[in-house]
Order: sequence, then structure tokens, then C-alpha cells
Amino acid sequence: MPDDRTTRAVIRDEALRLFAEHGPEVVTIRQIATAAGVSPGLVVHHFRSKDNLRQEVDQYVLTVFEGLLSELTGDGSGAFEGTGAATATLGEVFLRHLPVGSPLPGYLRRLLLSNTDAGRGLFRRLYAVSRETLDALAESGAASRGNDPQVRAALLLVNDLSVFLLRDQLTAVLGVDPLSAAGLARLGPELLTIYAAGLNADPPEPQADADPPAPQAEGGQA
Amino acid sequence: MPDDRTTRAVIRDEALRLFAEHGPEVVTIRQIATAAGVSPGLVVHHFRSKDNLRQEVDQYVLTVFEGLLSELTGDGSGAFEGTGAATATLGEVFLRHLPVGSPLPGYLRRLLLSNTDAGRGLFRRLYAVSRETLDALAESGAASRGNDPQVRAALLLVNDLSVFLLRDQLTAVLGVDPLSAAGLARLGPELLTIYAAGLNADPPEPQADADPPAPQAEGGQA
DNA sequence: CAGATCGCTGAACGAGTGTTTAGTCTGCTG
DNA sequence: CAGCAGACTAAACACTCGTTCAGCGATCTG
Repeated sequence: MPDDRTTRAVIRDEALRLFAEHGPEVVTIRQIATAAGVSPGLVVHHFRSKDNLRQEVDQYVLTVFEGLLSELTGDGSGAFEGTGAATATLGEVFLRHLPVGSPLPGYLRRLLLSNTDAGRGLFRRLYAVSRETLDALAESGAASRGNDPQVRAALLLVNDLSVFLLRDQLTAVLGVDPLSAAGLARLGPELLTIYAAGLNADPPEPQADADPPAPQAEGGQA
Repeated sequence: MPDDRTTRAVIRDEALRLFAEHGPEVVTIRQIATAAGVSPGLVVHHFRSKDNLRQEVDQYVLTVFEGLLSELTGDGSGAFEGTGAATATLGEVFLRHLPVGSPLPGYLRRLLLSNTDAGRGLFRRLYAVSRETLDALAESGAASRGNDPQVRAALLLVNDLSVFLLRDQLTAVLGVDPLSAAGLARLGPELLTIYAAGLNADPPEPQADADPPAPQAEGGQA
């Protein structure tokens, strides 16, 4: 049994993959049909139009992503667990729950940057999560809300998202995918160091230029 | 004197504006021609093809941007001047040297995310600047290189770029354009606070420099 | 078993694409 | 003045796009 998905689901998945990789405007119905091994007419038969297919894939991706997101807000464990703050956690969620070559991060990237209602809604949702997370951190004493909590939450969010928007470029210059296990292991500690004590804190270990060193660094000062 | 640019320059500028706003794949030669007030044939007459026009606009934007960038590396004044670290400075450069509605930030955004050689080259260039800036900060004692200077420079860079990639979304949730004077005045101090002492530092007394923090308000709009 | 339904294909249609071509107008130069 | 080069337009080209449509074959259903 090679594939137990319905043909409709196969088309949806291939559209998702191609949309994530090249952008919905560039991908044609014929490309989707070829990738799914069906005729172009069948794509329109199952989904009424290309635009409707796109909206359906949007909704599907948002539903899946909401499921992943529930882990962030669901469990009562501290948001600082593991490596980073709320920032690194998004990458961790992806790494833990998605297969390695999943097109979902790429699709969410397009969505966030797409100037559509779906993209704006997604960002608002993430911003709300970021604000809640910052509040929780402040409640537990793990972090301060800062002078301008709205701005602080936004900065923490976009810093997290940037790793994810510029994934390919970071992979090129660092030599490691920031959304892989190795990438998170390398980026997480450095980010935690900055969040813990700012840029002025002394590195605990002798500094070498390119090395994946020990995580912990402490020593708060102004 | 209505316009002293050559028709060729007008076409280039309109293409730049439309490419920045909608993306080069979506924009048609006829749209560019209409915006420039000429016939579609003339666009091809001046630039050999649409792809060649796109490359020429790429090159033009990169040249202009390199001019802006030279201010960052050119003057010997501390990179920490004004509000933020190397991160906020990119936004300041845009604000200082570009007219308010300039399409250049939008075009650079597309370029950075475009999966082209030009985009990858641009990111490598910015990464090199970020590394140099971090080195300079470390030399002057204003910041530490951290345990992994490559990663630290990359994180500072992408954090700066994120404000810029997610400009519209941030404007939506914060109610202020982060690349405007008001936006920089609001984001800069918060970012500086984090970079100075991390997330745990107590909020200092209201800044004498930039005025309005928004302490506890919910759902900020203006 | 007749008939309706559904998944599915192949071919076609109209619209829009980038590009080409023929030709007009204007200004410069021998 | 003749002619020529360049800016510029209108029309057409070949092509691809999203979408429509008639029909085929299998699977239910009464």
C-alpha cells in the first residue's frame, strides 16, 4: 500500500509543498497536477478554483500550526525550559513535531510575509502568545516586562521569527540549519546568554572563533 | 519642471516601486509601462527583456544601498551612538537618508528573501558588516563577542532585519511604523535595555531621553 | 439490471503574458 | 536639404495561464 491518502489530500499536500517553495502566485495548477500525478482538470474538480485551493491550504496549515502552538500555551511547565526563552521555543516546537523536510515552516514564512488577512491574523496570534509568555515569565520572576511590555513582547517575537524567516541565509553563513537540532544547540545558548545578561557579559570560557561551546553563562550587570 | 529624469530612469523607478510592492513575478511589463506613462514596447526597447530589467533594478538598488551602508562603516564614531546597537542602526540609516515613502526598504526585503544570488550576496554582505561591528564593539569594550561570535553577530543581524522584514505586521500590532522616527524612538530604548542587561534587569526610571512608555495598557493602537 | 453518482481525463476556450515587428515622428548631422 | 539614428507606438505573435466541458469507467443503489 503505497499511499493511503485520498487523491484530494495528495493534491492538497503537493500544493502546500509547491506553494511553500515557490510561492502561490508562481505555481500553476498544471504543476500541482503533475506533482500529484493527476490531470489539471481534477484539481479544479476537487477544489473549485486555484484561489480556493490556496485558501484551503492556508486554513489547513493554520489548523496544523494551531495544534503545534497549543503545546506552547498548554503545558504548565516554565517557558524557559530547555535552551532559550519564548524565542527559541518556536524553533524547538518545529523540530520536535515536524518531519525534517516539512514544508510547513516555509509555508508559514510565506504566509507571514504575504500581506493577506491570513498572514496578518497569524502574526496577531503569535503576538498575543508572545505577550502571554512574557507575562508568564514576569509572573515567575524569570524576566522583566521592561519599560514597554508591548514593544518587548514584539521584539522577542520578531527575533524568534527572524531565525525562521532567514533560515536559508543563516544556513549559508553559519553552515548549520538553525531549525535543525545542531542549529538550535548552537544558537540557543548564545541567545540565552544575551537574554540573561545582555551583550556586555563576559564569556565564561576562553574565546575561540568557531566552536560550539558550553551553554551556561551567567553574571548579571548593567 | 515636472521631471528631469530620462524616460529610461522613470521606467526603472516605476519598476522598482512596483517590484517592491508586489514582487517581480507578479508585476507585468504592461503595468510598468502604464505606471511610467509609456507603451509596453518601449520598456523592452530600453531594457532588453523583463528579466534584464529586473537584474538592472537589482543592481541599481544594491548600488544605492551600498552607498547608505558606507555610512555605517565609514565614520569613526561609536556604533552605539544614539539609541541601539548595530541592530537599530540600519533602521536609523534608512530613516535618515531615504524619503518617507521610499520603496527601497521594501525592495531590499524582497531581495533578502528571494532565493537569488543577489539576495544571498546581500545577506553575506550584511553579515560581514555585522561581524565587523561586533568586533569594533568588543574592541571598544562596549560589548562582548560572546561564546560564539559568529552566532552572536548573526543573531544581532537577523534581529535588526526582522524589524524590517515584519515592518507592516509590527505597524499593525504596535500602531507605529518601526522604521519611522516615532517607531525608532519607541523600539530603540527597549532593545538597548535588553542588550545592556538582558531580560531580567529591573526597568530603570522613565528615560530622560525618549519619552513615552506604555506601562500596562492592553491592545495598543494609536 | 438500469440508472445515477463520482473520480477522472483530454481537449478546448478566452484572457493575459513577454516579446517581435513595422512604422511614425523628431532632431541631429553630413 | 537628404538622410539617418533613436525614441516611441500600435499591432500582432506565440505561448501559458485558469477554467470549462464532454465523455469514460467504475462503483454504488433502487
